[in-house]
Amino acid sequence: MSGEKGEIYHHDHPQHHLFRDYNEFYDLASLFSQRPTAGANSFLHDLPSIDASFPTFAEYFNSTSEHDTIYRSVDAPFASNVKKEALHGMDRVTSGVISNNSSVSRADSGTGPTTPNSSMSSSSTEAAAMDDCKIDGMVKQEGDEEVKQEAKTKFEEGDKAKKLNKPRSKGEKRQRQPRFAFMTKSEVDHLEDGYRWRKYGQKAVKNSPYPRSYYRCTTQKCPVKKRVERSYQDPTVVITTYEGKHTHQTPATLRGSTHLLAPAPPPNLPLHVGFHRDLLMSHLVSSSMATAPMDTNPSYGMTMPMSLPLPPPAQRMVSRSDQNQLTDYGLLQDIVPSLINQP
DNA sequence: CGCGTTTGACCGGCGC
DNA sequence: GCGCCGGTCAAACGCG
Repeated sequence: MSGEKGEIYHHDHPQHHLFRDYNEFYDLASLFSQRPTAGANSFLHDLPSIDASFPTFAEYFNSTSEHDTIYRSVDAPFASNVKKEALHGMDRVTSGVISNNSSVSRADSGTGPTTPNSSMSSSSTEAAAMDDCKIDGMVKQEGDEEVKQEAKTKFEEGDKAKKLNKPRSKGEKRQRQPRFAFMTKSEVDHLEDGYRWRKYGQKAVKNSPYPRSYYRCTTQKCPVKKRVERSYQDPTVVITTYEGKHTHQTPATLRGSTHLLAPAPPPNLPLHVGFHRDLLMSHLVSSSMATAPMDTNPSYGMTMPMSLPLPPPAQRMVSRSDQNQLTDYGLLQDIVPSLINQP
């Protein structure tokens, strides 16, 4: 992998235990206001340094106001509060690390992918960045040096700079959209998320029998891309990585599929809104799935985000009222139609 | 015919 | 400089 250094996090809980614990860890209440409990059911249970110094999500969000700070927060909570060495040797990814680039300085716009599928588990975001999820079960974080340099530069469309015949100026590194990856226990590789994607590449993954597919949003001028690969360690797990932010509403929404998908928020919603929506999405769906037998839906399973998305500079705590605000935007319906529309 | 997929070639970054 | 590797391009192809 070029230009990307990684922090490696493993977890050797049995898989189902892992997912269940993840859901509990991301209890909706604790998601925004409480510290993750290190109780018997927390997947962080046996991780050291989970104590009062472990920031709440609110603290985590509020701690970021500029690139450098964000960068520090990139390592938090998992990378700084959890002793990394204790995470090595685990054979399953339970926590991602976020990295970010200069995109945090751009004007936020777009909506996160949503799911019209009532039972799918796919969550998404464009708000955070995480680099490669190595197929050998490691989560890699973009190198600090690269990231910091990127943070110093003005946001530009990263891929444009890489265009053929459009070489970047000297010293200019490729800009990356914020990324967010999550793992989904699923039989299908390409999870339906409400957007239309065009596959533009497929590459064999080193040390893995499963290829990695590259998709681009088919909407014109929408820069969002996503990568889909299957974990070779657990072929039932699909690792999906979103990059960028949608500049449009979901086609499903535009088609008026209100029975499946509530109206999507305006595409110019702040980044953190989409972020929370996505995080909620992954959480709520996971929670809902946690209460339902896996085999009730063979295609889609549980989802766990592999990274905590980064808030924008003006990130603030999402309180209950904020959640209501999200609801006002139809976000909750948008992200969890399976919950909203369930009989 | 339009749209999406496949697939080999190519590019650029990085490590040695 | 060279090779490896991730990522992207684009022509060919398939499908409805």
